[in-house]
This record gives sequence, structure tokens and C-alpha cells, in this order.
Amino acid sequence: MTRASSRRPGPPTRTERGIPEATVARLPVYLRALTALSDSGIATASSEDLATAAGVNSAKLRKDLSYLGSYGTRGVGYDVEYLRYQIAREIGVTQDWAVVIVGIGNLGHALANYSGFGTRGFRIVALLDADPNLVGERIGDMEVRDFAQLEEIVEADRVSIGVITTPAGPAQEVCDRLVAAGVTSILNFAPVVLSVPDGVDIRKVDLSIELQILAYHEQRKSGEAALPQVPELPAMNGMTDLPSVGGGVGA
Amino acid sequence: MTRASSRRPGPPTRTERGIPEATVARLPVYLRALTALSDSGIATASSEDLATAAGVNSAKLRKDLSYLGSYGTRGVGYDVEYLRYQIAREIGVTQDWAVVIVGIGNLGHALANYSGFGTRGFRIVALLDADPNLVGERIGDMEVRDFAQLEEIVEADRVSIGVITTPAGPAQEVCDRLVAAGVTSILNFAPVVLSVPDGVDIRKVDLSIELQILAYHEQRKSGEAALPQVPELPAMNGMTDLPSVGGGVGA
DNA sequence: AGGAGCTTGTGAACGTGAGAACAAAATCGG
DNA sequence: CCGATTTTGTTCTCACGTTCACAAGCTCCT
Ligand SMILES: NC(=O)c1ccc[n+]([C@@H]2O[C@H](COP(=O)([O-])OP(=O)(O)OC[C@H]3O[C@@H](n4cnc5c(N)ncnc54)[C@H](O)[C@@H]3O)[C@@H](O)[C@H]2O)c1
Ligand SMILES: NC(=O)c1ccc[n+]([C@@H]2O[C@H](COP(=O)([O-])OP(=O)(O)OC[C@H]3O[C@@H](n4cnc5c(N)ncnc54)[C@H](O)[C@@H]3O)[C@@H](O)[C@H]2O)c1
Repeated sequence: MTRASSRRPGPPTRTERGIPEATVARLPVYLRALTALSDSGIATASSEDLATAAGVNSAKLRKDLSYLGSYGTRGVGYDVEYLRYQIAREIGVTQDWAVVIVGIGNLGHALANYSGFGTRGFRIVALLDADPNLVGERIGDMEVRDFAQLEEIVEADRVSIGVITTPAGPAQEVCDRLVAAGVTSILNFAPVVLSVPDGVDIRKVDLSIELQILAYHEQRKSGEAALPQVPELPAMNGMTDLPSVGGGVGA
Repeated sequence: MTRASSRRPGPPTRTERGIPEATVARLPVYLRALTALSDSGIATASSEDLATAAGVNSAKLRKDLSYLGSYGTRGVGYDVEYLRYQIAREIGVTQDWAVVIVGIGNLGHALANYSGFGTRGFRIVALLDADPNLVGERIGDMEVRDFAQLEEIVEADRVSIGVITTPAGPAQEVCDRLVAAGVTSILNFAPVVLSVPDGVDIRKVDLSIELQILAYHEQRKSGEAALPQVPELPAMNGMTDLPSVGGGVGA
């Protein structure tokens, strides 16, 4: 995340409305768990119940919730509806956020067809693509529009969140356009590191990275002593007498 | 991650081949950055160059790489090809891992059409779905097969990684089937917390959660003093005289 | 009313991760 | 061959995150 906060080194003054990032990342999980409990007709749940439903331990859950306030009742637990509303309010999804998706290929289509965003605080207001063959295509009740219209859409619909599902190549350029148009939060699916100015938040989703993390642990399981194929050096040349190009990466 | 390791509390004996989880999660990013540098024809890069390309600071990058070994040259930097190979080996993507995708709907189709997995250490060996109308459909050079064939496919192709792109409802059931069939790593896109036995790793990708995290920060930006609409209590009823259902959440 | 029984909220201990800073090693020019 | 320069690998410190453990507070029963 890109988020600088002026925190003086004094005592742990948590009162300044700063919720730890790790907690913020779990609040949506709690919200989902509460919604599920609510749908099951459960009116009250203990921290133990909630923790189980959210896949964390109860001490962590209680500490997380304590940052929001004191919304439980000792000896009883949490009122599901009430807590759900409080978390939704804290996250900021009591109203809908307008979202644009840029790059309506395989992944963009999938996202456009997904019905789950509406119920979770987001409203997709535009599907944008640079390919003239795609512009005009209908997906559900929306139509793919030209990326050139970005600026007017962002302004008209007060869009603050953009999703990038273009190939890696144009992603930075698309990102810059989004930021210039006024978008201040970006969810990036392209496998590149995007750079943005201060004040703009970026999150990435990279499936290859997720799979590679799994592969690492998988290797530890099956390997560890099973596979003797541990190639140490695939010809250690190139370390001596290098042209020493170096410093070729601009920033 | 589900990963228990017997770590005695003695001195920080890092020598036992334990790479910090935070580092493991960044290795794929370094790998990608190195591949990009390599494709640009750059043969050597300093930690500063690499760090910029990977979007981290150079101290962190050097510390991360130091867990793998001493693969750089002081005063020079890192040989791009050599380091790339070492990281790929550490992650375990010098050979391909067989992957099955379960649930070939919107998202499953997008993943099936994605060409990026093959170049990153993964080979999709089967697309599975329970819907008879989908079975037999061709996607690229693959054909959707019946989920009932899971066990034989896992065994025949030595599949250790499964991807779940079914709706939330059947996800736990699908997960159980995958585990029973011998899959020990799962990437889950369904918005539910899956429970798996020890020894099985789970990672999740949840777009709604990502967007909600962005929304939280977005609210802090625009709000902070701008929006005075801070509803405190939406009728605090339901906390007194509760039927006290409690404990309704199974493990 | 008072005590037993639960469950929350939180202080304190512990562990992990991030970043600054620097000594150690390598190259290069003279 | 030596000293200046560069950049790694590592140490140290601080910040952050997790978990334990328990007092405080609530309900219910007698
Ligand atoms: N499809 C997947 O399952 C998958 C998996 C992992 C990562 N990704 C990543 O997600 C991204 C999208 O993948 P995809 O499979 O949908 O790709 P795709 O090629 O199917 O779609 C990309 C779309 O972006 C559009 N586009 C290109 N340049 C543009 C620009 N400058 N402005 C606006 N639109 C532009 C193209 O017209 C195209 O419609 C890629 O970066 C890919 O690496 C995809
Ligand atoms: N599409 C998106 O952009 C998106 C975004 C966020 C999250 N998700 C999540 O990803 C998952 C898939 O989304 P989708 O839009 O592709 O859904 P979808 O309904 O289009 O596809 C789901 C597929 O799973 C299959 N399926 C159902 N039960 C099955 C079973 N027991 N065994 C095997 N296959 C089964 C269905 O036949 C269907 O083809 C959902 O959980 C959704 O919440 C999707």
C-alpha cells in the first residue's frame, strides 16, 4: 500500500483513528462471515463462533474488533446485524463505490459478468477497452465503451476506484491515465509493478505469484529428502568477465 | 498458510532452511523482475536496480536474497540469468507443476484461456466441471471434463495443485474431494473460508476483499472531515432480551 | 441480592518483519 | 601493488503483528 502517516514516536497513541493494516485486511472477511451468519438466521455469535467462521483465532478477532469500538456484550457475544453494520460502516461500504474496469478481455469479461460486487459495496459504472472491435459489445446490462471516454466517465460518476485487466505492456500507461483522470485507488491484475504518486493506493492480484508460493511449499513437502535432483549450478559462467552493463534500470 | 514447523526457541537458527514467509511471497516478484530485465538484454543488475524493478527497497531485497545464499558479487551486482535460475530453483518452478481447475464458469474460462501460466512453471492438465452442458466444450486445446474424473486425473498426472472457481456453495465439498484425491495445494477463488487438514496449503484470491480494502482507505481520503454523514447507531435494538442462539457455528 | 458462569476487551510477552547502517569483498585506475 | 570506489551481506534496532492470560462486566439462577 502507498500510505504515509505522520506517526510521532511517543506513546502508543492508537486513539488517532489508526487501524492496523493487518486488521483492515481482515475486516472484509469478518463482514462476509457475519453476512453468512445473518443469512442463516443467527442473531448472536461469540468471538469464538465468529473466529471459526472467519478462519482466524478468537483472540485476534477480538483485538481486531476492539479497534473499531466496544460493540460486543460480555457474557453474551456480538449481535450479528449490529456488528455487521458497524464493520460495513468502518470499511465504508454502507454506500456503493463507483468502479471502472479497463481491459475487457478474458478477465475483464469475467469480472463484468460477476454479480457479487453489487452486494458488497461496489457498482461497476463502465467497461472500457481500447480495441474498436470490442467497443459497443454488450455484457449483461452494460456496454463496452472506448477508453478515450475515461475522463468524462470518471468525472460524471465520481469514480474513485479503477480495475486494470489489460496486458502488462500498456498497464502503466493505463494506470497513469486513471490517476490523471482522478482515480485514487487501483486494483491491478497485470503482472507488472505499477508506480503511482503518493495518495493513490494500489493493490495487486497476481495468480502466478499465488501459484508460485504454493509451489514453493509443495516442493518442501515432496522434496525435503525425496527428490535428489538438486541442480546446484547450471554452468556458473557469466560471473567472471562480464560486460557489466549495470544500472540499466531507470526509476 | 497451513504450515506447522517444529521450531525450538533457542537462538535464531535460520540455517535450518527456513525462508521467512514474507520473503517467500516476494521471490516470485523478483523472479518476474529478473525475467523482464533478462528480456531487455540486461546481464547484470545491482540490488538497487532490482529493487526498483520489483517495487521494494534495496535493503529488503538484499536481505531476502541472502536467505537463498550468496549469489551476488560485491562491487558488481547480480548476474541476471544466474540469479533468475537460483530463485526459480528455490521456488520450485524449474520444472512444471500440474494443475487442475474446477468450475469452468466465467472465471474458469478466463483462467483456461490464459497463456501466462505455462511460462511461469505451471501446466494446466484438466478443466473440470459438474455441469453436463459444459462437459465436452473445447477451450483452446483443452476440453472440459467431468468432475467425477478428478481422482483418476490427479493420479495419472501427479497433480498436486488445484484451483477452485466454483460458486461458494459447493467450494468446501469440491475442496474435500480435491484433498481426498491427493491434491495438497489449493488456490481458492470462492468467497468462503475453506478448511483443510494439516499438510494441505490453501491460498485465496478474493476480489471483493481487495476492493473493500481499497474502499477503506478511500473513505479515509475523502472523509476525514469532508463527509459529516457518520451514522453512529442504526437503532441499537436486539442487544437486550436475545434468544441467545450462540454456538451455532460448527468447526 | 448474591454468586456462578461466560465472554469480552486489553495489557503484556513474544515473535516476525522492515530499514538503517556499516564492515567485508570485489573491481578499477594509477 | 595500493588506495579509491562500488555494492553486497549482515548486524542491530525498532515497529508491527500475534497470542496468552486475565480482570471487568454481563446474565442467569437460586
Ligand atoms: N486471464 C487470466 O486468467 C489471467 C490470469 C492471470 C493474470 N492475468 C492478467 O490479467 C490481464 C488480462 O488478462 P486477459 O487474459 O484478460 O488478457 P486479454 O488479452 O484477453 O485482454 C486484455 C484486454 O485489454 C485491452 N487493452 C489492451 N491495451 C489497452 C489499453 N491501452 N487500454 C485499454 N484496453 C486495452 C485489450 O483490447 C484486451 O481486450 C493480463 O495482464 C494478464 O497477464 C490474466
Ligand atoms: N467472475 C468473477 O469475476 C469473480 C469475481 C470474484 C469472485 N468470483 C468467485 O469465483 C467463483 C466463480 O465465479 P464465476 O463467475 O466463474 O461463477 P460461475 O457460476 O460462472 O461458474 C461456476 C462454475 O462452477 C461449476 N460448478 C458448480 N458446482 C460445481 C461442483 N460441485 N463441482 C464442479 N463444478 C461445479 C458450475 O457448473 C459453473 O460452471 C465464485 O465463487 C465467485 O464468487 C468470481
